[in-house]
Amino acid sequence: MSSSSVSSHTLGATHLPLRDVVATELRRLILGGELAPGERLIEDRLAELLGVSRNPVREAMRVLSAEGFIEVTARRGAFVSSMSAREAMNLFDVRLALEPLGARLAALSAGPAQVAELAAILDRARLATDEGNLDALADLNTDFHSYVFEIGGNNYLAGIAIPMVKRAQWLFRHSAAARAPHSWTEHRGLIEAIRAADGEFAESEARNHVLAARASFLRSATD
Amino acid sequence: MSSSSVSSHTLGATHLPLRDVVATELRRLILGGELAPGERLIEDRLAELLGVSRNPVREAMRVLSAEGFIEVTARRGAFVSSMSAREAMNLFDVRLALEPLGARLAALSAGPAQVAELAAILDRARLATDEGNLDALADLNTDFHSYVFEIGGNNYLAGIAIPMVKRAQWLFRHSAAARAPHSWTEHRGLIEAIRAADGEFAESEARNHVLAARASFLRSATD
DNA sequence: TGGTCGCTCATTGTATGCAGAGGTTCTGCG
DNA sequence: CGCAGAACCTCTGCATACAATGAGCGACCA
Repeated sequence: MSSSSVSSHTLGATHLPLRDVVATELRRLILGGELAPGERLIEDRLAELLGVSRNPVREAMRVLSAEGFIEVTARRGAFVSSMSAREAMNLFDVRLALEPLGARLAALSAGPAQVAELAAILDRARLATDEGNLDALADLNTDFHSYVFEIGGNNYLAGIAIPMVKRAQWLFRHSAAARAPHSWTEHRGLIEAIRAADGEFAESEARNHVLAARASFLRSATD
Repeated sequence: MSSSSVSSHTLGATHLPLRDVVATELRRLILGGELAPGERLIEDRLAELLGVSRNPVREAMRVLSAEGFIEVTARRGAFVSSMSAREAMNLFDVRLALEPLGARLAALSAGPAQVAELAAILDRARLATDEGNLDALADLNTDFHSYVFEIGGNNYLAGIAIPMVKRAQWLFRHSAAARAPHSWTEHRGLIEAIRAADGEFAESEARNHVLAARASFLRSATD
């Protein structure tokens, strides 16, 4: 590649390793729907698209694969994961196990600053809801749940759960319009539980939230 | 590299992608203690050690990093993860959330063949216990738990939980001698619950098993 | 003597090149 | 008209080469 000009102006200029930039960008493209489920990912194309060589792209693909965003078959290429109804239910089962745990841990270790940050995310989400900005809403939903896991202080859990939340965002986009108001009411309940440092309550709020999201998904899936 | 003889006879000969072979081998080296926690991983050295180029090593390292076996800091290298007591507790918290779920799913979908396979693993483990073969015992323990997750049929869960189980194996090695008999009694209970297709019972057996393992870990950690 | 600057080397980051697997298409034969 | 097979062509897998950063060390100056 005539890299000197191109790469330095696109991605290579930053000091983050290109693999990380590429991974972030690929996640964005997948979550935003610009890369559709089932679509094949060709290393050359992605490399050219992003202005880098195939190597960072390949490394990013290993990460995305481990996170479940893409599926790689040896010598046959990589494809954007498509979530069947069954796989969506699988995801909800895991969320039902992990979100209550995350909520409980967050309730036990959150300080006022963390609670305020959660409330701030909720405010922004309300704004986005009013504006009908579904993309921002999906991102904020992801931010909220990710932040709950971060607050909890269990890094191992956060490492697993944050990609899970991002993966769930893909589903959220499809039922966000109908669910947004309920969803954020539930979030407020969770914040209160965390503010009160009530682990049991936070756990059950998170559980109910996921159950509601699953019910909503089932409804929209059968529509 | 004087690869011609070495690589073709060691790793390159197989039809599995080298990145997978390397990842498997690195996991084995870490779990077996040949790569100690905190030890730095230098791409060149590993590549030479395994008779491959740096590229498959780098890709394998991204996977291991996502699985939590190593920690990578940009431009500063990769290190074998060390599990502090705190991190071990984090891991147990996640196991407490996921193992009961996996056990319940396994109970709901296991057939006679799967139950027999679990029993067979348990038999081999009893043998290994009698022989005092702790390495084999650790592997069998990992196999048992991994297989439970596989039986459950939730691929997303299995993808998360199996690396988790492998990571827990690292801990198991340190308290295996003391715990082995209890552990396998508990496993038998879990098999019975799965055979009986009793989800609730399987869930509580798995939960008790993890609680016992955690208690054992705490005891050995304070000794 | 202690600290800081700069050099050097070890190592990571990125690009490019080449070989082989897999898919596809076109052709020839039944 | 359909199918088998062979040539082609695209893409992945792996290796090598080059660039650039960071760590360690020594010299020089205060």
